Amino acid sequence: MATGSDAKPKLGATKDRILTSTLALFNERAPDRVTTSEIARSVGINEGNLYYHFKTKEALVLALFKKFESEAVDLVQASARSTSTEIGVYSGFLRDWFSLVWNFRFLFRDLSALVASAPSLTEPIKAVSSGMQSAVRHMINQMMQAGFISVPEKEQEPLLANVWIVSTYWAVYLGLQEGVVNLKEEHLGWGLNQVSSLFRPYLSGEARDALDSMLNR
Amino acid sequence: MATGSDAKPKLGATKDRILTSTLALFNERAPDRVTTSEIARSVGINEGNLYYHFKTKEALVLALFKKFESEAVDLVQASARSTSTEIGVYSGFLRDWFSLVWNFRFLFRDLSALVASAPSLTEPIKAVSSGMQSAVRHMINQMMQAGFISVPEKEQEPLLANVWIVSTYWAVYLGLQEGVVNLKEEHLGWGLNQVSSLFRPYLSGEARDALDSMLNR
DNA sequence: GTCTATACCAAGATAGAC
DNA sequence: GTCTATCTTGGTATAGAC
Repeated sequence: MATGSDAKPKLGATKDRILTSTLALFNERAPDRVTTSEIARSVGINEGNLYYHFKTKEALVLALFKKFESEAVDLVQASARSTSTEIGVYSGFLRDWFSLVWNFRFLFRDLSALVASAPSLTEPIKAVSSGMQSAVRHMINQMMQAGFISVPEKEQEPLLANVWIVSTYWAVYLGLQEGVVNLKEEHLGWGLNQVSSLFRPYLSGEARDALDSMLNR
Repeated sequence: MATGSDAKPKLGATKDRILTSTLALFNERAPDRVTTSEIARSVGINEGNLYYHFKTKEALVLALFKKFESEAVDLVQASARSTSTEIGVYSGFLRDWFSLVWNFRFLFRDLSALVASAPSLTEPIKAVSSGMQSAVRHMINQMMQAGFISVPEKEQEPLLANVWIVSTYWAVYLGLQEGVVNLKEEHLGWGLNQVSSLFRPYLSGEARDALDSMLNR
């Protein structure tokens, strides 16, 4: 995304290539079940070289989390700035967040294991999660003011929690129940629909139509 | 549940004690992060002895799953037999299933990792999951006929999937977001409320009252 | 059925040549 | 920066005495 001279865009710096390969592997299987030798092989370098770039396996996890974190922060900030009452904005945010979680899904597969293997992540993870919550809360409030949605006071917090839970774990369900082994991008629509259906009962007719047209895209 | 003479109920046979301790440890941390030596220590026996009773670590997982499975089957069958249109039956089933998932929560923390470490579980897990789905589907149908609930045709399947997702992963959310480290039985009510709130928008006034009184117990 | 001792192995990590 | 070779650790599992 900022390589001095992009004459040979085929391969980035080794460090970047390592991160790319590692992310793919971690998304496939939990980090504990991906060995450093496997990572090295998939990058096409030697294991010793891998350790030159990242002194420990945990450093890899940390580096990947940093990338996720910065993207998440961008997203939340963008949504905080937005004051548009355009209906598409809300579904757009949902879609972006959704896609981000998907790209870094290894982080969410077993959060407690993740934190156990990299304790320094405890607070950052909590922070991102809270930030996302506030963003959704903000979004819902704006939608309520615009008359797109109407959620009884007492049901708001449970709804928020469920949005978080479903947007994080729909992929696991799909993998298990439908027997989908290698989840691909096209399954993202399924998950998006699951999260949307949490909101649907509370939507106005107009908002429901907008949501449906977004889902059909 | 069928011990020849129950004169000394204080301690069961070693095999049972092993399973009890192991379940507790697995619920605390993922099986991969619980060592056999730890298990032996917590049972109060030697590691060699542990291996006498269970030849491999996987055998422990399998044995625990069997217990879960049989309880799950009982539950689903009981609900299939029931033709009562008593409102409490539905919330009762939900509560039972919920408590079962809670008792064996280690099975659900990272299903893909579980299946990877014990591939023979793939089909049984899928079967239990489907069985539970049908039970909930059956339950919803009966509730609809009794006029307690009204879910539009198109929203039924997404709702079912969300019930499964939330009833399985609420504990993870709580652990992360509220900073609850050692989840205890009292948190069960919180999770039950999350699942209930998925149904709430579709309930009749009468059913909603029944649900609320169940939740307050 | 329970223990002690020990083999085995895979994975993370380091040293040092190129 | 990249490689080869090697060390180290800790966890699973077995042998065999009691």
